[in-house]
Amino acid sequence: MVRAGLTPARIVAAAADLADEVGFENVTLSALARHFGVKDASLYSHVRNLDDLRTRLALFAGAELIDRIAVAVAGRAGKDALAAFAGAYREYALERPGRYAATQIRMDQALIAASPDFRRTAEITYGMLRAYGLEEPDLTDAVRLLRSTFHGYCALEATGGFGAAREVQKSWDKAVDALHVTLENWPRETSSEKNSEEQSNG
Amino acid sequence: MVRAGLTPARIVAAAADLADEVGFENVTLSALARHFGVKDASLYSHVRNLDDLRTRLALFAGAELIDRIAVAVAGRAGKDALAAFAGAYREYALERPGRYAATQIRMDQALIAASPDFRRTAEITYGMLRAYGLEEPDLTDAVRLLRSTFHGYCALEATGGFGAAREVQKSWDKAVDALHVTLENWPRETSSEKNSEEQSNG
DNA sequence: GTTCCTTCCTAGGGCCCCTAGGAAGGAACT
DNA sequence: AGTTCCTTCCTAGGGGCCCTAGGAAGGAAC
Repeated sequence: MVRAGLTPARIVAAAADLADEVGFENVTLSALARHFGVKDASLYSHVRNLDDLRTRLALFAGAELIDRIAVAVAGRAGKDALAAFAGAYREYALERPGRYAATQIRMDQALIAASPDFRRTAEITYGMLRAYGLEEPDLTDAVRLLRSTFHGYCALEATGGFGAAREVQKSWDKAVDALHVTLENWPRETSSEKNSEEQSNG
Repeated sequence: MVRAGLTPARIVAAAADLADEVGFENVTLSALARHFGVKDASLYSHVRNLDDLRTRLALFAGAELIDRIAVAVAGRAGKDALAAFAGAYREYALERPGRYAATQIRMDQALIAASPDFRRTAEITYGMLRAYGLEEPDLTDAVRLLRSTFHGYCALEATGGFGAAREVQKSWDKAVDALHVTLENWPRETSSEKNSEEQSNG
């Protein structure tokens, strides 16, 4: 019996490629087993179950995404950094749709807190906003707005939600422009509105 | 043999409730058949297949959502209308998560073009923006930005994406404020940037 | 060469989607 | 009332997927 040489890492990598091909929700242990020339049951020595695989894939893709973003924003500030962040984000979502979808699953909060990649993501995001001079809780609100807009745009684009003839790239550029303007004219929290519980990541 | 009295409408309604309970992607023909005390195969007289059911559910939920929004924005304009639109949108997503998820599936473009509900949605959305005095292609860009932000926020909230202690409601209110400011200070298209192909829905 | 852990296997159960073909309900017509 | 015919629901069955239990073969350490 010749061994397939499976490892969790190889399985996750294959799952990532498969996800980009057929969509995240269609990634199946059966399909991966076929890909490796192995029976379904064999995968369970390396991965607990489908949910475990998905979580690993999410962490893998999340790390890839923040790596790209980190490279893009390095050495930039203000609007430049914002545009670079946005561009890297959307490019990843477009190039690697299955991986991107993986990054959006619900995940155990403890697992998120423990992940250095999530910490890095928060640091880079908050760092990028430093130029706009916001303070908590506005900072968290701004991060949430950025994440929402970026993710929403990519999600709608991915499902074919933009029907109009207007080029999607141009609308994106304009959205990034608009977000920059928004951050510069941020409607700041008056001290009376402030919330006692603040801070941390978005 | 006593008849169950199935109709496509009853099945879709049950599917909608089930979706809110167990999540859109976990809505299953088997589960619906059990709910009606009927065999799986019986449903296929009323619904072509699972994909067909999902499409019907999407149309059903989309109509519900735009109804709510229409009521909310009626008689309002400007920031008032924006806030009402946003509130109705998010409330639907929170109250009816399965139905809301259904509205986000990829759908046949021809089906969308033929649907009066989609037309209505476009009319109400563009109508709401009238107060900001934008023209194409800025109008389409603005609609896309709004949709992205609203959807992205609801999607992130639904998957537990907001980890910080900051209240999600307050961040939402602030996001709506920020969008209002953005629309008022929209970075308008110079005529040289304009795109020949414009218009229609977002 | 033996021991022992790991990797992969066979076997099998459960849930799901879907099709083919048949029987019963029930409306419309004679 | 009886017949006709469409619709609704059924049984039977195939295929795909997830997952578990238990066993056999690879291969490293002794």
